Amino acid sequence: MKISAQEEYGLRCLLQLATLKEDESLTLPQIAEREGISSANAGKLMWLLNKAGFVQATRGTKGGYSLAREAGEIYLSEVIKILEEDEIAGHCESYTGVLDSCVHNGGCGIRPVIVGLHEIIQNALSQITLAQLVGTEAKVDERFHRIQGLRQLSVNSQQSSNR
Amino acid sequence: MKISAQEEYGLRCLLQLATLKEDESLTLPQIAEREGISSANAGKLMWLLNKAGFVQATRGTKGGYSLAREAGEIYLSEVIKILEEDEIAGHCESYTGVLDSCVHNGGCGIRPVIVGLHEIIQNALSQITLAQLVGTEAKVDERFHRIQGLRQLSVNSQQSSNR
DNA sequence: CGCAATCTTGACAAAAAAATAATGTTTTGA
DNA sequence: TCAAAACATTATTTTTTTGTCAAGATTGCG
Repeated sequence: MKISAQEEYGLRCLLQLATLKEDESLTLPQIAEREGISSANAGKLMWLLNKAGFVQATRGTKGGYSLAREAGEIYLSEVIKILEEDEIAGHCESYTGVLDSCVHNGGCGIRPVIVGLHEIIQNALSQITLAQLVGTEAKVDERFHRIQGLRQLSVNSQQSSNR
Repeated sequence: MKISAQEEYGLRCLLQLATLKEDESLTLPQIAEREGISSANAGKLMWLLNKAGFVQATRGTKGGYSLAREAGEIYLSEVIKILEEDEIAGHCESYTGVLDSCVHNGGCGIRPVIVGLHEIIQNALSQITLAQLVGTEAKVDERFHRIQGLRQLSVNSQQSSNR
């Protein structure tokens, strides 16, 4: 279970824009340099993010990219949804092995886990905005752990309810 | 953020063994058929799981695979750790773009999110054993949601504590 | 013993993902 | 108006991930 290159870099590029002041913008070469990727690559990512409505692009000299909405209104859950290749919607449509559809029509012990995991992840990501990721790493880390904190406790306290 | 083919199929093959009675075992072709994958593929997966100590293999006629430990003692967190290609340990060593190391030495707003997400996932998976995935889908689903349930509540109740 | 069933293991091929390249369009300003 | 700077879009190449194959090794049985 891991994050894809597109998700990681896309998020990082967006985060660069989130650090800008009002009326500032960044060109592709600038974004590329700040994230250590090629500007062709940055171009493709920004194209995606533009299509999805997260950023505004202006062409021509003096052009560049800026956020289309306030950083505090952009939730990671939305961004990740755009950046992951294709919709996770149909888990049972991927991983069908050599067959056309999954062999487990009806009962499958894994599906609820996969689906549940996605719910957990989405839930966590839907509580974080871009704005909250701007700042020092320590600060961001502390913020994130507040989101996790209570869960750890509550989950542990009902651990032994299995057959 | 998604589960890889290796993780998915590996887990499913293990789950097949978990449904067996004492002293039963399955051969590669049998596992392959039940999961709708090729037996060559099943072979590689089982090889991994064998190396990691989750399954026992016996060769020769009447050979096959069975779990090396009780299904109730095998946690998904361990299994996933083995099945994901390489250790997630060093997130900063992957996704370095065109450079040798990540440009964000020192402060990076994304790292805590990635790391935190992994903690959340690991935590959820470390509460689920193979044994709990045997049964009807509805039952498994209900079990899994017990794990999620309390978290949802606790997280929502402290949502507005950001700058 | 010797054959057949079975796992083991490394090399190889196919598919998917990621990155780059190439070509086109828009804007600004001299 | 024209050239330069910048984004837009599609095609191609490269890399990574998956899956297959083939040659071995081990075991049981007639």
